[in-house]
Amino acid sequence: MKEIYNLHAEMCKVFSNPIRLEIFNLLRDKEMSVTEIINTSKLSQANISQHLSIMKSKGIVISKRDGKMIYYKLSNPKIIKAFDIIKEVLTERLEKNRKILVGVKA
Amino acid sequence: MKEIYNLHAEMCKVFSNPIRLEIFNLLRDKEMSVTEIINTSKLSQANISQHLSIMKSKGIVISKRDGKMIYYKLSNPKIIKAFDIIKEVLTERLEKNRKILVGVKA
DNA sequence: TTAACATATTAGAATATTCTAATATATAAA
DNA sequence: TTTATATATTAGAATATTCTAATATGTTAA
Repeated sequence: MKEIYNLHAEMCKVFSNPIRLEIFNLLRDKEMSVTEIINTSKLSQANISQHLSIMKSKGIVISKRDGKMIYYKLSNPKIIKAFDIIKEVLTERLEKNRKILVGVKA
Repeated sequence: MKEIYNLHAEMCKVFSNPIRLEIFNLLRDKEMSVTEIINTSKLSQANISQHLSIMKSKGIVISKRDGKMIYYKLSNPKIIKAFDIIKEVLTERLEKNRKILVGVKA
């Protein structure tokens, strides 16, 4: 009954890094090659590769090779929903803070 | 456009620890005092207190004092939905693996 | 007051994560 | 084959997280 929390934590750990979140968001509606991810994210090749490796090992993404390129995509689109809920909670919170700062009534 | 990923990652970091997930799950439908959490989770007082402090600082839980006791509850029930989606993805995955091991057809 | 209870905080060792730089591997083109 | 391109892996320093043990703080009851 306790082991599920370890697995759950391992999965959430994947999303506890801003670079991996950015990669996840890039892949949300299309698969991409590593080169494309590098170009759009402006991060180093080694770093992207390491993060993709972590995401793959936790089953968040899957990859396939096509010639020289390797393409990554999300393994389970359900996770997008979880991602979006968290983002929604955060943006609501930011909006609330903005209103307080600006002096707008709720 | 990048700062949201840092906030998002900070929030997910809260869920990247099995003890905090256990506490979150205890609080999913009722508020609890620290003593109650200690008793049901069988973890040390200091450790629980530290984890609650982290959860509170990230806005996942809120607390109120009532006499000697301090009661914690979830700040935003929406997050339960995200928690459950991740859990669902994991249990589906475990079930698939079980079937493969046991030799059941999909 | 003082004692007892509930909770928080601190210090520090053990462990884990992250980045950069360098190197390795796999594939395709020349 | 060699060369160029795409991606992965490794090593290691810097940083962050986690736990335990000890101590501090706040509240109520005696």
